[in-house]
Amino acid sequence: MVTPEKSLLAPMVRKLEIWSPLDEHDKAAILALPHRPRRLGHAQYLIREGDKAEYSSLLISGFAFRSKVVAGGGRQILAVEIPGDMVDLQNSLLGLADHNVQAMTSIELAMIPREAILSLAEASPKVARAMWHETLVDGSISREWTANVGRRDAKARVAHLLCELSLRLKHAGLAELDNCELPLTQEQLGDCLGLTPVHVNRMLKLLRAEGLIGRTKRSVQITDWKTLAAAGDFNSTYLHLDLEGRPLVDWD
Amino acid sequence: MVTPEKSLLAPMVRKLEIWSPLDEHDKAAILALPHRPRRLGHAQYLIREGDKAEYSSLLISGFAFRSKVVAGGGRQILAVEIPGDMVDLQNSLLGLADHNVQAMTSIELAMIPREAILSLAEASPKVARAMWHETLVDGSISREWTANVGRRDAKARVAHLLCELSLRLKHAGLAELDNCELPLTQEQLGDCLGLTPVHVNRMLKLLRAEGLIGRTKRSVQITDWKTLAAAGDFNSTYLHLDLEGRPLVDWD
DNA sequence: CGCCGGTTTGAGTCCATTCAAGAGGAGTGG
DNA sequence: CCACTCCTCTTGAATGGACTCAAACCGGCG
Repeated sequence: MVTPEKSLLAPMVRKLEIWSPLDEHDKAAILALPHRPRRLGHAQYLIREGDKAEYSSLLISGFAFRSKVVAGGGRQILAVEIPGDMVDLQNSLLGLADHNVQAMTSIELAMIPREAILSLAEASPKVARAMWHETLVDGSISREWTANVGRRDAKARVAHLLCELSLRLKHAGLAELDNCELPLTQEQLGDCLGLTPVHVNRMLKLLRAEGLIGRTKRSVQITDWKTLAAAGDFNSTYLHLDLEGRPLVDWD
Repeated sequence: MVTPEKSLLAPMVRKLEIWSPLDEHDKAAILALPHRPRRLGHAQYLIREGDKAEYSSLLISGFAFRSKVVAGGGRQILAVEIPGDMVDLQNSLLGLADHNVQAMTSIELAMIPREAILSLAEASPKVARAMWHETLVDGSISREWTANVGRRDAKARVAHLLCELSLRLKHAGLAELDNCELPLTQEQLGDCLGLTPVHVNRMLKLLRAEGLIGRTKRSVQITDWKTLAAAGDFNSTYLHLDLEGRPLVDWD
């Protein structure tokens, strides 16, 4: 194996390889990217809207999210990032941050200078393609969120988000569909969905009453993923996880 | 000039050059891309969700939009494309369409095979970077739309959308800020904004009463862009139009 | 223990929706 | 040229889903 398990960037190789095949030389180049580890505490900002973006980071552990704040003070969460995600490829390549990136839990990340990413992309078309692909999937998720927030009622929105997160976690090997830790407060769920925390609470209660989810202390437990997906009008196509046409979920 | 004005793809060079500098060789390669012209009538589909995406198209004239349909039959418009935009770089690179693309007016486009785009990207890092950048800006717009739909009230949403479209048209040299043709029906505006056409109508009436917009037969006329931008909580940063730090709009 | 952030629940309000009906244009065909 | 249709816009009235306000509850932690 060329991939030394010890490197912080190993998950990046693993993720990019999903999008586009990489040869040994490409993988080595990724692992050779300059980077430095960083830890952020709960709620700390990685970057703020309007900042110059100098780094792009790989999320090693913990959860993060992107957000924007509108005039009245309302906050919209735009994406939830899980371990293995490239956080902020967007801001860093565009140069100027158009949104905030913030730690949801305490997190560990590997910060890679923007310039290093760019020159690797220039040197290796395959890696460039894989990173491009990663941002395209990100865009696809963003479109689905727009549709979710714009055209589904509160109950479906909540169900949809739970399905997306659990499925992404499963795909990353971090959880099972029917038992996953989602460290989102109800206020954060609301900010993802364009709802108030109070209303999120009521919708969770409703889903609980219907037996689709259960409760553990602080995290959601999904007890009936399939029905939840139906309730949330959830179709995983937009996550582009099943590249060879094999669906990720065995339905029966 | 290397760029023959006669080529259908000239606008593509013009657009990509904004994102990343291209040398003569790159420009020639873009113009040499295989492509065939196509016309679509009002409301015709370019591609539907679930289709295999074989082509990526450059919009030559007319307007198009992307959309998704949710369970209840509700439609969410995800983006409005104007002449000069690369329509469907997203679907085509991801291979499987995760949303519809549809003509809003009758349109002309140049269809470029997916494979040709990919091999050009592989051959020329600069062009690849520019196309990547284009999709990143698209993602940025998508995030702003999520925030718009999720966290702004109806009046602000409408104002925000009008500002975005007029500014993009101005940037493309197709209109002035305070006099622009937007061929969207009120139903389509509603589908962009997560509102019903009836309510869009009321909001337009309101904005008209405040003197921010006027009415011509079928298209919106903006009479006070600056105030409209304030009403819509509009900040153009997310469009990434002002690369050198020069704002596109002279405020005073 | 007592605070504190997050959750839960209730009551009343409001923004946007639904339902419904009419008006205005653009295009078509007799 | 007029009648007719279709689509979009417009307006009113009633409904409802989500919000606001407010209070109580709960678990974790210093």
